[in-house]
Order: sequence, then structure tokens, then C-alpha cells
Amino acid sequence: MNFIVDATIKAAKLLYQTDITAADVTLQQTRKEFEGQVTIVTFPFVKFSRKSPEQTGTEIGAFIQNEVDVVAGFNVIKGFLNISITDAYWIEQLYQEISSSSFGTFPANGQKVMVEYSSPNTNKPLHLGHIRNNLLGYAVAEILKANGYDVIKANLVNDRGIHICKSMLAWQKFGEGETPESTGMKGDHLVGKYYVRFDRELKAQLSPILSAIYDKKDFTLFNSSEKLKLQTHIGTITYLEAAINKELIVIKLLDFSDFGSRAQILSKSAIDKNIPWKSVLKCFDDEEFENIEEKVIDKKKKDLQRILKHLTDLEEKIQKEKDEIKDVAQNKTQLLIQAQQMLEQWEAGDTEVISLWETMNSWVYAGFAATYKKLGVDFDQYYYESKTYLLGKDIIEEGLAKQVFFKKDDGSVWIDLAADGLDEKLVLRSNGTSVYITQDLGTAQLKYNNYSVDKSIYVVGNEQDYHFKVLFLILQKLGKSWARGLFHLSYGMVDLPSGKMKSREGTVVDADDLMDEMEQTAKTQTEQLGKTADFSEEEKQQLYYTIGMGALKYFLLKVEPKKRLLFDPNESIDFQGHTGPFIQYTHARIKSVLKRAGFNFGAKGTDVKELDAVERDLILTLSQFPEAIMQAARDYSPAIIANYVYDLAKTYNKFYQEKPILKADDEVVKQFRLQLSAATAKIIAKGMRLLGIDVPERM
RNA sequence: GCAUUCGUAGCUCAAUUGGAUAGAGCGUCUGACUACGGAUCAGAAGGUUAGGGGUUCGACUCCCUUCGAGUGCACCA
Repeated sequence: MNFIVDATIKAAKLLYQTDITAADVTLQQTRKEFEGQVTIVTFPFVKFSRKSPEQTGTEIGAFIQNEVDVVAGFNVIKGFLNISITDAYWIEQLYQEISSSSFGTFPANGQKVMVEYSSPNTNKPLHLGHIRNNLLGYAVAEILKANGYDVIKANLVNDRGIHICKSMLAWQKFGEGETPESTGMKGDHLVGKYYVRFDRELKAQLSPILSAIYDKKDFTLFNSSEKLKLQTHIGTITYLEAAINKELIVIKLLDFSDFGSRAQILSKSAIDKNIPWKSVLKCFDDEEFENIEEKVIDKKKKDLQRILKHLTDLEEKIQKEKDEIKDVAQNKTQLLIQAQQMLEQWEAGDTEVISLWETMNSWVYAGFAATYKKLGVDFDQYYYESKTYLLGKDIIEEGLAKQVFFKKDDGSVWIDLAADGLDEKLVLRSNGTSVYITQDLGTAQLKYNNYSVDKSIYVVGNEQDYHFKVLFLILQKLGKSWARGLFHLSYGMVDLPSGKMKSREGTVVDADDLMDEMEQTAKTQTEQLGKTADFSEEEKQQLYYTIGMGALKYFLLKVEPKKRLLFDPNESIDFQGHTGPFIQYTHARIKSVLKRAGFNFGAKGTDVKELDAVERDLILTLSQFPEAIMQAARDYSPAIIANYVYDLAKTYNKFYQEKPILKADDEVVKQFRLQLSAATAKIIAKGMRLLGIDVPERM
């Protein structure tokens, strides 16, 4: 629609002697209830036209109609100038632009971009959170490719550290030589099993230490600074408990009967400290509230929450203190000491440890490879943290020389980001070893050295927002020219109704399990519809996989990345409505019609002169595909593509329902509608491919 | 406590980046030629965009503030 913008600029110059740029012209699609396809917002022009928005719109409209021959007419409603483009133009668009094979892919722009995603730890299998990460990363890479970038997909594997040592140690102690072969388990699951085992054993070793601290006030295991720390935390807990007791005096006088009989019982047991106050809030789940209006319950809930807020806050603070104590105490367990030793041995290059590490990692990699394959994602470049964790020290030297960093008396190196609203941040330990951010500084440099990329995208969860903010800021302060091209694609966590997923506690939705379940659901649904009678067994399996993964992928990608996602394992992912299978179905149906017609794509030329509203809408929607691709790349948001494709499928279905294709009265009209259908199927397939979703020919 | 993200129909999500009467799906209710493929289509009901202020021709969108939810604030990674 550039010609409309150009004409508007010309209109401003000739009618009002004012120079404006393309950015000053707000173009949007005309709302369905008005006539026309393109709308110019005229309010901004009033300043220099010195006329009412309506009059300005009328004048510009008349000018544009006169200037551009494909403009058939216009109308002005309030400050909105709606322009109608001729049907001939839209038909031309369909045949020339939309149907061309290059539609929706931009020519190479000469820029390189690296997309780092997945980045798993090698001590446990992938879960739903990783799936979101992988799909986002893959889709963003595909979208950038379509925009003309040269894309490198990278995976920074976190293959070293205390977490792997935990799995290794547990396997060594309790594994009895189990292997993926001997157990028939996928390697990553086997290693994950021992990670969970470690945690269980650790808890067992921890409890006598904790009881020594709490019950006997026995600190013999700890050195003086640890002892001081523990005593401080215990002091705080005592203080918080006193605060609770004080609060209880008031609470005891309250009558909870307002909130039902369940609340009375629960509050009594909370007063006796048998249950936490937090669980008193669950009293509304009781059946006595079944017949009461939700609004009333909501109000009561809020009232109760307010009354108990002090207590629940205090409880939370106590929990935090206890966690701190646990952290200190844990370091005295035999298991954790051994795991630490193992890490040191690894760093020292101990052959036995290294060999165990290599073996267990190889199990995990085989498992990951299977999961990645099923998920349909891949990588061009692997980085391993075991190789990069020592990087970054030369950057520290560079920073010190440039006086971006400073050294404290104990030898540790810091950067002061107070001027940027952040804190002081450690970049090198006093013993000269790297911290997390040191490695990341080094790895960023390495990536640039390897590929001289113009942009580098990190697909990492939003819990690391602060880390990346600091990382990028440091690189900018060091004067790295490429630091401007760094971007943290931060996405929200995937939560379960019960809260956060924690692999140690077993509250995770496993990636492999979930994919299998989706396939199974697809099978059940398809069999119910009974449309696959003539499919071979292999075709069926392929179809269930395509549909199941389509549902899952679409479900995760249609939501804006930064929003957190709630996944309820008890509610299966839909196959109807705003879903992947809906779009896949639309594609399959078009293919079926085309096949019946024996349609030959690319056969040119018809004499259709006029379009019906639904046909025009469809061409209009199709023509917006490149814009959606650009926008998706600019915002790094596959959700834009997902919503566009849905909109397209929906628009097509409306057309399909209203207009006969094979039974069209006229052969010319029939050919035209076939062309329109074929173009739609192609764009749907292309759009879905950008999301990593395949569309079946039949389903 | 400080920082940061989010809050839109009962539920899950949109809203062309500051534009018109805030749109879809699920769920509920009502319809669609003996299906060009019904995993579809048409219609109804459902909203004080968490509350309050401000900026302006115009605010879901920007600013301030209150409330609520998440996350981060280690010489861990």
C-alpha cells in the first residue's frame, strides 16, 4: 500500500504546502462495518490543514482518487478516510503477487543473526518449560530467515557443574551399574532418575543436622562465621514467631463463623499451629459454598485474606529464613561435600570422574536428540559450557584497563552500575575464578568472533531478565560495537495449577510424556471422526503425530512470549476453535477440493471482473502475510504469525461456506475461486511452517 | 524492602504499537441445502479493559498512584 502513502504525502505538499514523511501517515485496514479496504487517519493532518478532520479527509480523498487510478472511491467518517481499491487491483494482486512462489519470503539482507535457544542442563530430561523455549527459538529463527537474515541456530549446553555431579554421585552410589541399555530407559530419564534420588538421599542426611540446629542449638559442625549466620536467622525466626503470637491474641478473639464452619475448624487448628494459616484460605472450596453466588464468595475471600495477611506474610518470611538455614546446613551433608569434591576433581581433570561424566552425558545427549527430533527442532552450532566456562577472563583484563571494572582489596573484580539504576555486580571472584556472568561475557565474544553476527538473540526465561540486562550493559560499557545487536527474548514461565514446576520434587510435565499424550489424543479424536479408513497404518501414525504436535505447538506459540502460561494437565489441549488442528483442517479441506477439481496451480488468466465481499476480504487477508512476517521478526513474536494464520483460515472458511467452488455457475468463476483456494492453502502451509508446524494433505 | 513483568467476557487469548461501537475461541443457548470434507459456518447472551488520577482531538496502550499475581535481588549456574 505504499502508493497510498506516497499519494498522501503528495497531497499534503500540494494541498497544504507541508512536507510529511511516510511515518506521519497512519494506515490501517478498514473496519469491516465500513466501505473500503484502507483507512487513513486524518487527525494528525488537521494541524497544518487548519480544517476539520472531515473536510481534510474529503480533500485528501479526492486528491488521491484523482491521483491513483486503482482507487475506486472513498468515504469519510469522523476523522477516518476510507479508501476503496478497485477489484481489478485485488485480482491482479492475487495472480501476480500472492501466487508467486517468493511471496512471504524476503530477499537476503546480508545480515547474520544467531538465535540461541534450548540450552539445557544435562542432569535431567526436558520438560514443558523447555518445549516452550525450543519452539520459540525455532520459530523465531524461521521467521528471521523468512525476513532475509542468515540465521545460525545455537545451543549452549550446560554440561558441567554441581548439578551434574549430583546425578553422577547418586548413580555411582546407588546405580548398581544401570545403563540405558540394561533398563530400557531413555538416557536423559535415567540420569534424571538419579538426580531425584540424590535429592531424596540429601534430605535424609539433612534432617538430623537441622534438628541439631533447631532443637539442640548445637552448632559444632559449623565454623564461627557460619554459626553467626545461623544464629542470626534463628534470631529472626524467634522474632517473627513472637510477632505471630502477638497477632494471634487479636485473631483468637475473632469469630470465623462468617466464613463458614470449615473456616472455624481450620482457624482453630492454625491457632494450635497444626496447619499454616495459608491453608485456612482453602475453606471456600468446601461444599457448603456450592450454592452461594461467586461474587459473595469472592468478597468473603478477600475479607478473609485481608484479615490473615499479616499472619501469612510472617509465615512466608519464616519460610525464607528456614530456607537460608537449610542452604548452610546442606553444605555439611556428606553427599553435598562429596558432590563438591567431585566437581573439583572434574576441574582438575581426574580421569575417572571425567570418564563417568562423559558416559552419563552421552546417555543424556542420546535422549535429547530423540526429544529434539520429535519436537522438530535442530541446531547449527553447539557450544558446551565445559569448554566455555573459563572464558571471559581476558574481558575482565580489558575492562580493568578501560577502568570499566574496579578491583577490591580482596582481589575480586566489580562493576558499579549504580548510575544506570542497578547495583554493584561481581564479575570475578577474589580467588580469580569465573562467575556465571564472566562466562557469558566470554561466550558473547566467542560468538561474535566465530560468526561476526549482526544480531544475537538469547531465548531464555524471564527469571534471568536482570542477568541479561547487566550482561548487555557491561558489553556496551566496554565499547563492543556489536553489543547493540544483543537481545534477550524473555518468555514467561509455564505454570501448573499447583504452581511452579520443580524437577526435584517431581512436579513436572515431562516433554516426552506430553508429546506422546498429544499423539494419543489426536488418535482418539481422529478415530471418532472416522475419516481415515483408507489410510495405511504408517500414514495414520504420521497423521496422529502431525495433528498432536500441531495442537501442542500452536497452543504454546499463539500466546505472546512474555506472558506466563498456565497449563492444566487435566484439561486436554483443544482441537477445535482457535487451535492448530483447526488450521490444519482448513488446509486439508482445500487440498481435497483442489484434488477433486484436478486444479493445476499457476494456470493463469481469468476474466473475473468483480469480487464478492468475502472474496475481497480473503485476498486482502492474504496480501497482509508479508507484513505479518515483518512484524513478527521485529517483535520476535511467533504469536503474530499464529494469530495471522488463524485469521486467514477463519476468513477462508467463511468464504468456503458462502461461495460454491466446484459448483460455481461459471467456469471462469470456478477457476478463479480455485486459484484463491490454492493460494490460501499455500500461505497457510508457509505460515505454519514458520511455527514449525506441518499441515497434512488429508486428515 | 528494592527492582522488574503482568492484570482485558465465567475460562484461554487478540486488539494493526495512541485511533472508529474493545474482537476471537472454549463453555452456555439457537440455527445451517440429505456435507464441493460438520475438526466447519451463522446467530444470541456475556466488558466500568483490576481501582483511582493525569497527559490529548482521541487511552486497553503513555505517566503517576493504590490493589493483586509472578519473577529477580549469592564470591550458585
